[in-house]
Amino acid sequence: MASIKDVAAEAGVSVATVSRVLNDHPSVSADARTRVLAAVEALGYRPNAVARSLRTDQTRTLGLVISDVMNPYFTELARSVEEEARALGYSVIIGNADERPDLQDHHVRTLLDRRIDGLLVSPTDGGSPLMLDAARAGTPMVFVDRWIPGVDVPVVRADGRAAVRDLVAHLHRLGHRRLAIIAGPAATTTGSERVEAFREALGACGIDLPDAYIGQGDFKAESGRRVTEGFLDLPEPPEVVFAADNLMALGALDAVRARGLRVPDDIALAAFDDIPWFVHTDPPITAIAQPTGELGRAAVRALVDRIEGRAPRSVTLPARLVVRRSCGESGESARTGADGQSGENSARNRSQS
Amino acid sequence: MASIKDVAAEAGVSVATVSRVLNDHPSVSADARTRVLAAVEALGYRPNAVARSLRTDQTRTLGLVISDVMNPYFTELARSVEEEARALGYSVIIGNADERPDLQDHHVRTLLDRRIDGLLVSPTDGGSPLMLDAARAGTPMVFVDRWIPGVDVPVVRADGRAAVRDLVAHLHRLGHRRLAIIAGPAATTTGSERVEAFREALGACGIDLPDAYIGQGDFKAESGRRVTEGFLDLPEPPEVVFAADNLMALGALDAVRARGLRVPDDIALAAFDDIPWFVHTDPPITAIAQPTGELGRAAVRALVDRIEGRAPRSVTLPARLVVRRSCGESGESARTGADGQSGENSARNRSQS
DNA sequence: TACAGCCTTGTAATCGATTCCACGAGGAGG
DNA sequence: CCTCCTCGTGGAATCGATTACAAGGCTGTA
Repeated sequence: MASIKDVAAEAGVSVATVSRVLNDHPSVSADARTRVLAAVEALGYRPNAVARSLRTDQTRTLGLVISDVMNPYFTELARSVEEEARALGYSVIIGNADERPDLQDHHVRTLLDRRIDGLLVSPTDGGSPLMLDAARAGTPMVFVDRWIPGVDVPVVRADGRAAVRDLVAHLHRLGHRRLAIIAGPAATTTGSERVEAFREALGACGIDLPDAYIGQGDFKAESGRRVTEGFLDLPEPPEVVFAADNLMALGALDAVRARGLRVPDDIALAAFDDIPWFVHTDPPITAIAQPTGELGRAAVRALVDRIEGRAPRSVTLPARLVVRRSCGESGESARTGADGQSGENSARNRSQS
Repeated sequence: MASIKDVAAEAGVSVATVSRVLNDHPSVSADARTRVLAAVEALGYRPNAVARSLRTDQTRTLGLVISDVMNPYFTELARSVEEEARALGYSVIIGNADERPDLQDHHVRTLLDRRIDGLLVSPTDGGSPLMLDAARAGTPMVFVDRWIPGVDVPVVRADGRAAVRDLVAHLHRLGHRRLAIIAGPAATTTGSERVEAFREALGACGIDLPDAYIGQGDFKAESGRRVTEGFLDLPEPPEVVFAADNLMALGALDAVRARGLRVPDDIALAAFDDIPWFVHTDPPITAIAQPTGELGRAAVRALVDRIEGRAPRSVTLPARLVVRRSCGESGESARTGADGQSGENSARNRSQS
């Protein structure tokens, strides 16, 4: 593959001049510029990004370490991150931690070794020494969706408290009084926060959240199934199961079906994180929708601000309730739109890009 | 960040010796090795992958350019590619072409500039000059899922012909005679092949495929909706709609619902590419399942073979029919397993990793 | 004792870019 | 006509690694 030397030779100038043309530095004569451009064209020359990075100490690459690519929420996040990064002239390397701290560390280490300019993380756990050291050492970093308390890193996330209150009010109005939650790992902020928001909202309605109604999941489908089976085995099973993420909701639906029970007649179901498929399940699932695309874009902007020397801002955007039929009929379903679809998350809008 | 020079100074040896220790070259004394390792530890030194790549001319990175990350089929493919690559000591950079040739070119160019060791592509179109040149110039490359005819590049894909024959036989047995297909872009191999396989299978049952029953989609949900609406407006609408991918099937389902019609009573629906959600839709959707994970792994193995100087092999694996309820009841649903779930693609198995 | 050969080590070239610095040519001003 | 600037250009250092080559020390054998 042709190098800058070949171009210089072909154009009859020095490599310095070629470099200046390529980085459109002002002091190059029109004549030299033309000859260089012609040589570049003739040789099909493309600058070696590796060499350039070594010299300039910047790779124009962002690292994104997410908890689980197979989760549609994170897939969409990854997509919007890549789009915004591309618009700002950066590439993105995605690392899939699969909710495993060791894998998360592997990816962080690899990305750091590659000298990425900045790191976007949705931490799987309370924070490995590796990641904390990197943050302290000054690696530009932004947390997205989940974060680690006590670390001085901007956070871009959705606040679900109001939406959870709306959800609980909705369930209360439908007559439900025994409400259970499938929680995420306590080590993650989203894992514990959602339980707290739920407990608080229940309190406001004068309802208590007994320990038996808090199941411990891990944000994956299988745990949703297991926890739900536990709930159904209780002497007094809950009337509603609220899953702290979409995959666990899927597992819960499986478990309910496997018993031959029906949603919402025998038990109601709701989920955190809305996805296009929830419109098409049987029944369509009531969920709390995050402004996923906007979160991804905001996170990239914050990170690039930090990289390019501007002051990054933490961002919190509101999530909102999308009522469908999985908690029972109520005549109020018109609240959030004609068919219960949200703008940003509908399959319809998604595919028009 | 500490460099190899700092380590050399700290250990009281030359950089050459440090490098030899790090790459466990045989001729290093035990004493020197210990001192170097201690210095590495003390400084928290990590080799700069950028510098190493420049010198060795290999990045230990693979590029993966796929047509649409939001499509669960490709998400799973990406996941398995990353896993196998990691096992073989490579990283993966994913580029999302979003079914747009210009974006595909952008990613290919960026990846080439970064001097990735090899490229895995699921082409969006017939092949841009850029990609063809790269292949001819000797860039290690492997096509996965889709390919470009006439280019000397190994292909890893699933053969759906047999499964399509099974599907058509199944539909025929259920009494359906007017069968339509939502095709993918003709520029993609999967776009045209699936139509051909469908037409051939229909022929074997003595059924004809009129042009009016071939709708032109683009592998995205919106096109599935549009095409299906066209089918429903026909004087004699089809009894079955077969979508050439999962997203278009979703759009078709939307369109049918919007008319107040029901699946499978009013119209039957089947799809190419099975995904975990198809179990949970209303009704569960009959689909042709590809061995996605195995395809991703085989593709990486072929590419790495090529990179490391071994002869890469093309691989074709069979797809298979998974019967559910979207084409009508038939008592034969036990054919493919107790609940119509496939092993590899079920949400249940997915989450156990 | 002398020499061959092995083991260990360091010096320096190299990969492909960017960029500081010096230099020569040419124009403006005194 | 001389000086001073500006402009365009090239030489060479540099980024952080790897690795060819040379050289020194040691052992073993004649």
